Amino acid sequence: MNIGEIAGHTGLPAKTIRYYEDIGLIRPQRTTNGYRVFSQTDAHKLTFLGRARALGFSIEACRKLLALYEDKDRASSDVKDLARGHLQEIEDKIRQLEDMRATLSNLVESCAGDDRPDCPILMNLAHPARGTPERERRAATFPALRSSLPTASPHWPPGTATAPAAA
Amino acid sequence: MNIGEIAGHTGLPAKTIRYYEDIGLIRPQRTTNGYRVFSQTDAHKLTFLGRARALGFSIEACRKLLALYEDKDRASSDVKDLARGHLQEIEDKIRQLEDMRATLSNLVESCAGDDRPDCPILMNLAHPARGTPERERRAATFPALRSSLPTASPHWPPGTATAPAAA
DNA sequence: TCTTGACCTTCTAGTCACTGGAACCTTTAT
DNA sequence: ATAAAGGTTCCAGTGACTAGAAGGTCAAGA
Repeated sequence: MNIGEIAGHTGLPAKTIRYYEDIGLIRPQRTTNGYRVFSQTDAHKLTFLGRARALGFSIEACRKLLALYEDKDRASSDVKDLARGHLQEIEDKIRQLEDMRATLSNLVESCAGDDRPDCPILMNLAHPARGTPERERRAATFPALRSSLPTASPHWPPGTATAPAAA
Repeated sequence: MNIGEIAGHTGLPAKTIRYYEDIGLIRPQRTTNGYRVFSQTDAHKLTFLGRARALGFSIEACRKLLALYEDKDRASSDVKDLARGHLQEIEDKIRQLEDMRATLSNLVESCAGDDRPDCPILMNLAHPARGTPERERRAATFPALRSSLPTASPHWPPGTATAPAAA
């Protein structure tokens, strides 16, 4: 199978598949003209990767998962631990987003949205816990925790980004 | 105020504040020795930015918000529209994460987690909608939508990344 | 006066997981 | 012969910072 055909089967863009080879997740053969040839095994691995990525696993987690998948002597507890850790990150992330939603939806509701300049949203941004009616103030939390979920920005809040690999 | 002092007051790292100047969000004065000097107004803007970022607004949204904040002739509807759009993105993102959580927690529960190799998690990754008991299969959805939430990975699913600025 | 240390400055390069595009080569169909 | 549709590599860019190097400045203490 050529890259285009495999891309069709797995739903992954050809560019992504080349990238996965680049970082060593797969090792397709080559024909004499330099084209990649994908075996059934490669196809399975790519499906596996697409699915794991869709569940939010990072590339590094996918690499471990793939190693476990190929290791017929694995312990299922190793897989479960990885998945549980990831589940925890997803749950943290959901909680953080729900906090944002609570605050933001209160603010949106309290804004007239007309052509006058008075705006509780801007008030609140300028002076958290002021410029907003008491009942809404309670919900205006300030999220700070962050997870290392691959789908999360590595950059909020500042000061918590994941460190680059040792130089 | 020097950058260190302002960093202490706003909770933003000095590096981040320099970065915000770099991209034109603030314009502190300079003393003769080249040090930045921050006014009360700068301090307010930085607080505003920190708060807006904590609510998940992207830097570009923050830029618009800040312009609105400074425009005493703004219409509150402009602010509300921005906030509502962002709220929608947060809600989409939450839904997506909840789908992941549902699938993943089913998988985690169905795995024995012992030292044997049999693992429904790996089974499911290899063959979505197989290798998992019927009742769990129903919950194993395959998330595909993505939002442009700044806290979201720009890279899932492949094929949907935000395009770079026109070259 | 000298030194120490805590600040401040700019600059480069790294993070994640791709994506766009250029320049070029190969295969297949017309 | 040619054109279209595939394939190849390589480079640069995305967001929002962050790490670290190399150096300048300032106040305090010996």
